[in-house]
Amino acid sequence: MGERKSADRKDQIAKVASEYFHEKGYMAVSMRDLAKEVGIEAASFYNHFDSKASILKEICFRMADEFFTGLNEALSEHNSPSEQLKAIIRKHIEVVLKNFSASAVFFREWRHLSEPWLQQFLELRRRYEEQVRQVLNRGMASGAFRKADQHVMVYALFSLINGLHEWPDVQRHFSAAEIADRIASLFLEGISNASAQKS
Amino acid sequence: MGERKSADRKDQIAKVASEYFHEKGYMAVSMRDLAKEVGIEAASFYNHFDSKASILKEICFRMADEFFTGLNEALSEHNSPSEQLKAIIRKHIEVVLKNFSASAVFFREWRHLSEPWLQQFLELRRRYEEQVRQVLNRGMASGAFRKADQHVMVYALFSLINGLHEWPDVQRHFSAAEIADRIASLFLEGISNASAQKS
DNA sequence: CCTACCGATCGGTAGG
DNA sequence: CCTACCGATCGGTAGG
Repeated sequence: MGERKSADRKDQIAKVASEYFHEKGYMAVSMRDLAKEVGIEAASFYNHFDSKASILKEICFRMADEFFTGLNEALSEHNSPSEQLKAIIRKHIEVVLKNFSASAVFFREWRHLSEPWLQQFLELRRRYEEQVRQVLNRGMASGAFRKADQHVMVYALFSLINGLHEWPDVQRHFSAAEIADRIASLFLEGISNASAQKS
Repeated sequence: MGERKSADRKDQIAKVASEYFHEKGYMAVSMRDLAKEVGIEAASFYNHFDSKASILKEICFRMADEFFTGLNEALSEHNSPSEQLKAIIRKHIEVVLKNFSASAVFFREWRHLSEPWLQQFLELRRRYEEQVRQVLNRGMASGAFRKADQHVMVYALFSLINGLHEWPDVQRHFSAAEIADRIASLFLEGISNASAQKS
């Protein structure tokens, strides 16, 4: 099957590109760099992708898909805001660690997306953010969460769960479940000792 | 004084470069882009900097200096681990917001530093990290902080305070003091309501 | 600080 | 999937 073979090659290119874009950054990687690693000539890429830009697009939108799948599962499998929040954190971190290079590219290199993909990408991020915000708002309304500025709350959460690829050796030291538990616990309860908390 | 004029021009270049590198990324900005904005020819840069790489070096190491100054002030002005921690967060966020573009370049573009600057930069980050880790360890030892994995604790903290430039419109919405207070409170106490905390 | 220029490399195309 | 090639642009230098 020619199509099957072609899809394999396309996946291989996407995988190699994820690793190179992660390591060196999108702009610092040339088609010839990728070609060498894949074992073909640079010109042959254009049988699989329209352009260098479309490789980046593929990586970013695949990851967006993964994140949304995780989010939807987290929301449908739980009801209370705090259970939903923990599940969101768990699913999100699983997706990050299972696709470490691609997710790093997703978080770091999306700025180099060409139009109209850039606008579409930003719209997806807004939608994801909005769904998480609603969980936090429901938690504040129900009294499960401390009342706080929702801006700070939601972006602090994103900083925590999107900053993982900057952690040195994160993949060697921890499983997804461990990190998720500890980050969820930190976000919910902080690092202060309860007995020492009221000064 | 020729030297005074030259230093002004050098600062102007560094400032313009910070903004461009922040907006487009180091690799996506050409010397000719910068030249146009500064109002000189590309070749004239080499009277002020040895290379494109040395502009990035200048930005990153200037920021490293700022962060260390803030850290040292925080440590010397306070004694208890939790007061030191709050001061570290406050100083760090002040530095980020006061040098928004340059700090974004510091956090995002350091990978493009050339040797030996890259190694030296990583060494500085290790030293900063180590000092923060010691504050957290002292706080755990004294009972001020909950006992937790120090890796998770320190990198979660860095994610929180280094992820600020990804927050949309952070500069428009908040003052440094507001953000610092809220992030410190979140990191120390979490978002759970104390009354709902023990399930 | 400018003009004039260098070799290298870029993303991409034509044609097979 | 390859060979052969394109125009554009890159960081940087020589010489004034």
